[in-house]
Amino acid sequence: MGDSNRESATGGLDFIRQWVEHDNETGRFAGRVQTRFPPEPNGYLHIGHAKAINLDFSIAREYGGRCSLRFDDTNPDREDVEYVDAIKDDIRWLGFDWGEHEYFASDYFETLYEFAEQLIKKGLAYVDELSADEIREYRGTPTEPGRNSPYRDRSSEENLDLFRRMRAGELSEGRCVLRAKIDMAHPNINMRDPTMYRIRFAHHHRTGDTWCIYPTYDWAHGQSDSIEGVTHSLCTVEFENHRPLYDWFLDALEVHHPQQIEFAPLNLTYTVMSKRKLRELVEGGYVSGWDDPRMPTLRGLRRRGYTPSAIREFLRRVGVSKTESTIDLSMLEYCLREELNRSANRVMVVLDPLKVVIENYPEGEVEEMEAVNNPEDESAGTRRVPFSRELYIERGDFMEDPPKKFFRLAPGREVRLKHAYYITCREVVRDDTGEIVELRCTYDPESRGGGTPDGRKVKGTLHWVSAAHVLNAPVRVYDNMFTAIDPTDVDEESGERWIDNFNVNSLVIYESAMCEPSLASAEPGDRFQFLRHGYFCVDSLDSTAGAPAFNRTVALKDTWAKLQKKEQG
RNA sequence: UGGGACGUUGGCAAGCGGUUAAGCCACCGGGUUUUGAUCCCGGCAUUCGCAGGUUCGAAUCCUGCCGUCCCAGCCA
Repeated sequence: MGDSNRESATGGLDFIRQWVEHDNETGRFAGRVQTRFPPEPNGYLHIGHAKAINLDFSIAREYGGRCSLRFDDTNPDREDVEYVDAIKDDIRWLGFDWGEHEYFASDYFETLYEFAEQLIKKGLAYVDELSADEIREYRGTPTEPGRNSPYRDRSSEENLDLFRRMRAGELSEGRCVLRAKIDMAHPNINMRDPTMYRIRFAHHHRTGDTWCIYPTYDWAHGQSDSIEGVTHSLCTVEFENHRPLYDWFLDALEVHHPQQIEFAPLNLTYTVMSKRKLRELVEGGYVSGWDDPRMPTLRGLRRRGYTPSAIREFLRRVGVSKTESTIDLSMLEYCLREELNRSANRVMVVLDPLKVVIENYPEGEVEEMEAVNNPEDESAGTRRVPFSRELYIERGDFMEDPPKKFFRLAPGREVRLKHAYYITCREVVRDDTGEIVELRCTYDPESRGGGTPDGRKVKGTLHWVSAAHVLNAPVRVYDNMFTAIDPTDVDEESGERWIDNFNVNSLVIYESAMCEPSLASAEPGDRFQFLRHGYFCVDSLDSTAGAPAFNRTVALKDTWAKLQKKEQG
């Protein structure tokens, strides 16, 4: 992959790399750089996670360090191996490798427990028997200080005994928790005696039933980084408020102290990024699953046809800062087109067909026209595309009464059929209802290959497919998942729901698109440019041998559509 | 009314006391083109949330306002 990510495409070194370099220069961690990506295995990764993954792994690589993968599996109620497998698969797909450095916070449960006893012995943690509701009441508010729990000043001996009984399973769920003893009047609410352990008689996907007390994330996270020897703990800005707490734990324990650095999470226009909302889309049946091609999940993007390299390039261009931001989806789409333009073979597919009969072309004759596979890549070679008397063109490529700027087919007008001949529309055939069902055209035999001896110009070039040689295939055309640039920007007080911004037209299916026959050999995962339409991939789930199903990855830029839209409104 | 963070063009984002205030996307022209694609060329902040101050000189330093985001899980 090289070091293409080293410099943010936006300029010099981003603030995190500047920080790392400064630490290296001052010898803070003896020049060592170690990072980690710490997901909770309770859902699927999305492109926002990709930003963190890219940062963690790239920085480690750039500075000769390493990056590990650690699952923060501290909540058995919602975690599952299904997710750890999916997360690993997605990270590998994105192009990163953690080698043998695969860890779990649950691997540290025993160490964490010992750490907790140390704090109890130091008088820095206590067992609280207040109920969850009472703890909330005692916590105060942002503007009012909290109050000390009546159990706050127990002796270390009593706390130790109680804590050991918690672990032994002698106390019921909710009976009590272990809390850090910090400051109930602290202006930072995270410092008001945060919970370290809760009792939960739950089966953990890795530790099974060996534990009935589980550490909270706030207690486990920083120590896990410390145990692993992480030097730079990168996370999103929402954890900035927690850093003082993590620092407090590390100092109290007198253990290796990583530097936490926070950056702004990634947001994209026309989509949502929270796990909760994505789950709602899946469970509410709005999409077919976590891998629905409309989802911003890595699995969704993968199935949609996005490439890992395009995503990485996107992340590089977006940069890193602490500013709250929402990136234009067009930036992501640009990166994708940029890559696919270079790599995808061109092919002709008619989505919405209109029959064309070439009256002066011999019946029964078939010519094999030579077609360039990729004008951006000569090594992609050429292929043969059958041409005959009856063809299909795109219905939208004909207008009976065209406006001035329309330069496709119209009565009496001549256009070029890509790789084939010039044709002129002579007659429009309609059915009883008045719908246009066929165009009678003539062709110029001299124009074979797409040019004429007299050097005559045509304004339009259309894609087409020979009727007798068509391969029918389902084509799914995807659009933005939401109609609103920020779907979550709703007035809930007046009953508005973010999910009502779901784009009901985000999936349009052409059950039986007319494909050129070469597509019969397309394999799952193959990507093509459907000439004048966009980039498509062969769906990995719904395709069978010889019968591909296609997903539109991204449309080509369409100046004509933009023009039309402008004139309409 | 508490604490933490952030405010540079439509969206990102460089800039770190002396620059005509980079670059990318978007947008708007123009050229090339057998994809209205690609490609190429040009345009796009006399101004850095606002107001003062320091300085020969401020987007960069200081002060005060204003705006936005995060925090009151036994979630992460």
